[in-house]
Amino acid sequence: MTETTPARRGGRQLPTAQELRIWRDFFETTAALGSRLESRLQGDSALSTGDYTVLLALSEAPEQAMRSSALASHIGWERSRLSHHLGRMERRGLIRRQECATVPRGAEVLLTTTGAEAFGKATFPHLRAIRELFVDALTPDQIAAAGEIAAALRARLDALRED
Amino acid sequence: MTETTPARRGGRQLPTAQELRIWRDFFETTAALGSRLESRLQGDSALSTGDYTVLLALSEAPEQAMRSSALASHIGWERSRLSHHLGRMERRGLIRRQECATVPRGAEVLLTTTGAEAFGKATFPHLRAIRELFVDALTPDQIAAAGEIAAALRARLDALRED
DNA sequence: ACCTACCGGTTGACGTGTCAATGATGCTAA
DNA sequence: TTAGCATCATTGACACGTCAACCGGTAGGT
Repeated sequence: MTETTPARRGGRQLPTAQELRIWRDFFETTAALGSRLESRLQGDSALSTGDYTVLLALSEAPEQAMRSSALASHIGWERSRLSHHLGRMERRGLIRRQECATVPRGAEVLLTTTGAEAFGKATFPHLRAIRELFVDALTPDQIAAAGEIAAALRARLDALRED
Repeated sequence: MTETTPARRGGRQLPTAQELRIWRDFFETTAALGSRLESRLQGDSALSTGDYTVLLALSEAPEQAMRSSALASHIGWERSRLSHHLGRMERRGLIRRQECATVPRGAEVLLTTTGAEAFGKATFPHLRAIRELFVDALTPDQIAAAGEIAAALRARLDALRED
């Protein structure tokens, strides 16, 4: 592990004003970008990014179906969150739930034709929005840098995981 | 306006698989970082980042007070959001609201001693967490790159503003 | 004076997220 | 066998955000 010690650079414990400013810019901008994409998706397709995430996973699953638990870990959600979200999606007819034949107490989540159709209509505009708001905003070097930054931050989060 | 045309690089409208992968990494990681900071703050001080934002603004205001509307635009929140949040903070004794003497229909938001104290206790651990999870995770070059990426994304968001 | 239009702020409805508690079911060890 | 115990999923309570409607007051135009 080539891990940077927390006490490097003279043992300062707090960020400098400059570092803090960059952090705030970075954080607020990525958050704003996320909500802009969210509202674009909402406007184009009446789906939330949560809906989209679920529908994407189901679309790619064999039989367009998945066990609830597998779905949760596939998209990295807590089961409780998924359960609430599936309830809302089921009310809107985007998915269906049924008892799982193989696993006791297991619930199978099925993509309905309504859901598949909604997902199909949403995909192209959503990808185009990602291109317009992210890819086209950055130079190729910056995109690569973004990838490296994400990897470094992720490594740090994993290293300091608090379970 | 030195604006990149959306149709550059051969007029592709959709991101490549590579670009999309980076986007997802980038987005999910920054989101995860945000929620980690949120839960650290919550654990250290029983404040949410929303609470912290409001308390920070009030702490820095003359008289530790601000008109609701000015506060909203200072921290970039919608007024409705602020109103709901102030209601919750008032219930917990972190702030007080009173009629504004100068502006008719204006509401003055005041920092209580409870609020000031909570903010004081929260600040150091919060800044330390930002350092641990963001600053220390990146090289100085990467921090600079993060700043440039944020600026570029922000410029794009502003250029395509949809009001 | 009156009608309208805006302005500052609040409210209600609803989607979303977390946490902790609850059912329901199978596995395992005394 | 039965007393735990883990697993799969749901539920309820609550915090947070957005949207649209609302309310009370001031300002302009006729």
